[in-house]
Amino acid sequence: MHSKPADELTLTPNVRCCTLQTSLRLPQSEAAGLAEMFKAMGHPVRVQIVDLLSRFGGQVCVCDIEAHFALSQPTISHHLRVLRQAGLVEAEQRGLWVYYVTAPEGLARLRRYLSALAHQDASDD
Amino acid sequence: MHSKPADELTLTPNVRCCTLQTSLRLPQSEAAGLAEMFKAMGHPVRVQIVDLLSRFGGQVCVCDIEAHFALSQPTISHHLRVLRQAGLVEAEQRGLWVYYVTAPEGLARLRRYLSALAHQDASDD
DNA sequence: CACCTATATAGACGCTTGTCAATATAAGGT
DNA sequence: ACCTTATATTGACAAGCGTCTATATAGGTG
Repeated sequence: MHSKPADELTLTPNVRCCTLQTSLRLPQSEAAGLAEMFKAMGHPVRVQIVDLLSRFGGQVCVCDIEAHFALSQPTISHHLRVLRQAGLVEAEQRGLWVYYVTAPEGLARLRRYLSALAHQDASDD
Repeated sequence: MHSKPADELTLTPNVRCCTLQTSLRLPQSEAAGLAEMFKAMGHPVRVQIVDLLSRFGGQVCVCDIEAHFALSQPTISHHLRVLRQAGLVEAEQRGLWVYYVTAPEGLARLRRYLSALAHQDASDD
């Protein structure tokens, strides 16, 4: 955000930058919401958890998840909370156990956003 | 990862948990790679930057980006580096300026992964 | 060459995150 | 009622992140 309206100033370089005349398209709140979801996916253990849940939705209790990682039970619980608060997974208690499932709408929101990005410049898969 | 093979132990509860017999599907390196990309998108400013680039690919120099945020130039530079290192954007120098573009393959990788997740449990958009 | 401009890097500093051990909570069994 | 088991919460601590100011680098101009 340097020189822009320098028309009478002959000191300006012959080519000008900062010519893009536009504003941000995403409302700040939406950028923040998307960022929170992306951030929740921003840890290898949480990626694996979501992957596991999406394969065995509804059949996975916390101790099943614990069994896959060399991490303490509170740490797993913490990662599950991050995912829950981001709206990416949901919990359901059955008896003594808590079963986790992916939250379809949360993941779909990420997916839709990335697709919208893709259909905007010239890159498709 | 508590009681599991307790068959002779009559102390076990009548219903058992941890019955899921499977292992992680994603290689650790892939989970790490995906997590790095997700993490890079895990900040509102970086979401907005990627959004901007995907709309005006190739025409956006750093000072154009700076103009949209109330952040110092080094901070923008830092966010751009995070995105670059995650493989989500690329930089091209033209004269004195550096123009940024989204990295189609990076974004496509995220998109494909989320789609793969979706086609695995019963949730489509 | 000397100077200017655009971007990147380095260093500092407060805030957040990931992890664990210890403890609390809540559901079930006896 | 009491004990046991599964999960969540708390508190602590090291490591990482986001931001700034100050400085370096690299390309362009006169």
